[in-house]
Amino acid sequence: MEHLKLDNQLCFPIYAASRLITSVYRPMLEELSLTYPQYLVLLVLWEKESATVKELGEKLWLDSGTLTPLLKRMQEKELVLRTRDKADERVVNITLTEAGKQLKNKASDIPNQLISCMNMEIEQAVQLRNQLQALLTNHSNPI
Amino acid sequence: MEHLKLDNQLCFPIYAASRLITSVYRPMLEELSLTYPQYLVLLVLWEKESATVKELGEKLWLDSGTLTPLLKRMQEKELVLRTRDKADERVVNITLTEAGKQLKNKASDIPNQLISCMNMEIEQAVQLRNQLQALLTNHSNPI
DNA sequence: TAAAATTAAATTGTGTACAATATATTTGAA
DNA sequence: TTCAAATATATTGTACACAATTTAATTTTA
Repeated sequence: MEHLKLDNQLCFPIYAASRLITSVYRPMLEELSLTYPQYLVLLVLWEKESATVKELGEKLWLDSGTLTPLLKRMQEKELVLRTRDKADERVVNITLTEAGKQLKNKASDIPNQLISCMNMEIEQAVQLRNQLQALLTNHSNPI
Repeated sequence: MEHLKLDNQLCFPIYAASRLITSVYRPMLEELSLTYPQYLVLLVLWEKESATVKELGEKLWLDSGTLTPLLKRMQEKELVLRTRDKADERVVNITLTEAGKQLKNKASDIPNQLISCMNMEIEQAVQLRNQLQALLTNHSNPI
């Protein structure tokens, strides 16, 4: 039963680290009136300008049950527009408003702030990221 | 702005890995009618037999706003008892019921199933865990 | 081409997370 | 000793996550 000890688990540190990181982000993102998942949506849109709900879901591994209400809240804050695709009415296109685009400037220092809060060497962070990305691609039960 | 690219982030893989892992646990835990956080509570209690809400919160980094309703659900499922401490009425002691103790046998193979689902070498998993534990202890903004 | 299958979002319901606040109890200092 | 501060838990409110189902539109196929 040694494997059932909390300290021996790999999964608990991942779960704890994930919540730690969003808690470190929270005060920074609060200044932009954003939650961490909303910030992730903006990271995608700052690269792509426009994306469908499906595309956002594939990049962030979130389903419409999570994204639909989240995107509605972002629309209420006038960060994005949600428009049905003319060519395929099933699809909803998410595009940045001017305010949504401008927020990128305000957010530009967040990654550096994060790194310094975590007290991590860059090489260590890169190595950890690579291991996690391996974990994400290797598991035999894709979501 | 290179740091604002999703692929360059450390935090997104941690967030994604955390959700991936709970999604791998979910079908296994569903057979025990448990959620992942409920399973974590049992991991603590299988080691300690009894703990206060505060102790559970310290081990799992969760507050009473999360734990109180979670523990009430576990009590409804008759896995734990919640009893006010006689010596200090502020404290609530959480103890395992017989059913809660017995569940440990049913859960004994879950860690192995998990590892095999993740397609990871043990050494790799240990290294990743150590890096995450370093991250958890090193950050300068403790929760 | 009309019905069946597929697809994309939305909806519903349950269970975390967590900030902020409230309540009740205990401790400690004047 | 008494009242203010501290402590432990509970409550309230907001926002994810995600399974399961529904709705509407498109594509496939008989």
